[in-house]
Amino acid sequence: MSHVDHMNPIPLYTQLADILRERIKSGELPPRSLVPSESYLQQEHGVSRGTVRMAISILRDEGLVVTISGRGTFVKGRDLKGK
Amino acid sequence: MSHVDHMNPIPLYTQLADILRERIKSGELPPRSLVPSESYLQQEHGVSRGTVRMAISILRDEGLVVTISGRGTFVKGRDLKGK
DNA sequence: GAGAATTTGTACGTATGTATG
DNA sequence: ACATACATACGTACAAATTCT
Repeated sequence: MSHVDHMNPIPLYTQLADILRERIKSGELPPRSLVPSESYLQQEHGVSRGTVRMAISILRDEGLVVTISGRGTFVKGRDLKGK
Repeated sequence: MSHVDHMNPIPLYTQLADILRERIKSGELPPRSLVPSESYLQQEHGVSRGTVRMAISILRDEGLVVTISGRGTFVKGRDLKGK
């Protein structure tokens, strides 16, 4: 699953969170790396910004990423010691 | 329509794009001329910068203007040969 | 060349409204 | 009523490019 599927009954933000989580777990998005911007993900998946933000907030709640206002969202890793 | 109208149900960025397009078509903003800065338009119309940028991006998509980072947005004309 | 000011570029934070299931 | 999803529109902050002093 590399892109969200509008025909899939699973909520788009859930699908997108799953996709991003997989990219992190697989190492495609390594610790300390910058997660694609909301604007980029919005265009890449053809969803609204609100949907992208909901997906990212799920990962944030899971402690997988950290978001810095005006900078972006970064992948957290054990070598980041929770930071 | 010289200023955007917050009571008008038409989106502010659409209204502003319409106004600027008219200024270009009428010759008030001739080819090669500098379109007022985002900051100026923002104050002139009482809208946010993001709204101004959305309006200008419409004109850019229509090929009416060209934006140069750090310089400004310029009106395109036939004598500019698409540049 | 240095430094300030201007202007556009990027990115996130928040609020509200609309529509649908 | 609630969840999902999109659109509009405000704001903040900083970076990058250019221009001016």
